Amino acid sequence: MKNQDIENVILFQIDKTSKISKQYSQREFDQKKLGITIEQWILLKIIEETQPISQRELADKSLRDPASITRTLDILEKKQLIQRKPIPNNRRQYHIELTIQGNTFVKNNMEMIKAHRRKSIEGLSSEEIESLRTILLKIQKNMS
Amino acid sequence: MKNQDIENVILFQIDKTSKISKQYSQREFDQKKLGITIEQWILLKIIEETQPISQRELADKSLRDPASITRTLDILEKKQLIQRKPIPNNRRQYHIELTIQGNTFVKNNMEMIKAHRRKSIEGLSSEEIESLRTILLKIQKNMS
DNA sequence: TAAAAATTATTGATATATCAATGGTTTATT
DNA sequence: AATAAACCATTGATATATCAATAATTTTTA
Repeated sequence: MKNQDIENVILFQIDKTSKISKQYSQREFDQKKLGITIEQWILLKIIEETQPISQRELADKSLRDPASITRTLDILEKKQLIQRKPIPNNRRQYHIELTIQGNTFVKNNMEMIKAHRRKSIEGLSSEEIESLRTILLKIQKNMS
Repeated sequence: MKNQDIENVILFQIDKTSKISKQYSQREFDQKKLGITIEQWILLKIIEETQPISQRELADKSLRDPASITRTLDILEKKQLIQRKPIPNNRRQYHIELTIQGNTFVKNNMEMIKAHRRKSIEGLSSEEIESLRTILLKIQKNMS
């Protein structure tokens, strides 16, 4: 394998790691019949942490396009996990909130998610994890 | 921000880094009017490194679904950057190869890509890069 | 205050991600 | 050799990614 082959590119390895991890979690979601995707879960989690939140903020925090957020929220709304609440004196935005079922759903599955997080860093020292965090932030700055 | 907030999750930061970097490169592609996406570029690069290659191998190396490969190759074929060549005594697979234009295209843009790679690791020591590589591999193993 | 500029969510169009199903083909088993 | 099993590429269906355009609204500027 040559030096400049794509497998040796650090950005490729970063993407690969992300893909593998998402596939792992999605498989677990499917096995447990959660009926949602990873991207949907991430939105639910952000909403839970920040509610009420606007779609624009959701887009920023999840690094996704507002158009994409609109469509995913439509799905989550149909599943009755979130709701768009009108804001008084503001007819341009909505307050996005979890429904009662949405809150329960997040609570019920949080332990599994935490297990995934723990599993991802198994065998890593806290120094390695902190180093990883620092390096990733530097790369993010470089590419911003 | 709470400890278990999603911004503190290392997998979230990995994904964020990947997204930011891809967006950076795509912006450059668009500015330079390359007329292709990052995913298309990655396929072209893998083909260049390995040609001839089958679609199954392409899927494995790029960590993408064979169905997705089929569709992207259709696009690249229309752009006359790749070709599917029949394999003698094998009517199940194709040899995927770059066309002459495809080879030229990759060569012409390789310098820009290398610049992106350099930019991504600006300010990082070689120890940090090697450490990053090692840690990512460990996470990949954990989640496989 | 009126006009201009910026913001927010939505929709359309195209590309990608994934699973399931299909059809054709090759390899393994008996 | 015939059957079964495995494999490969493709297509359909649904979800996501992104840009561009739009409509409605809010904020800024003149």
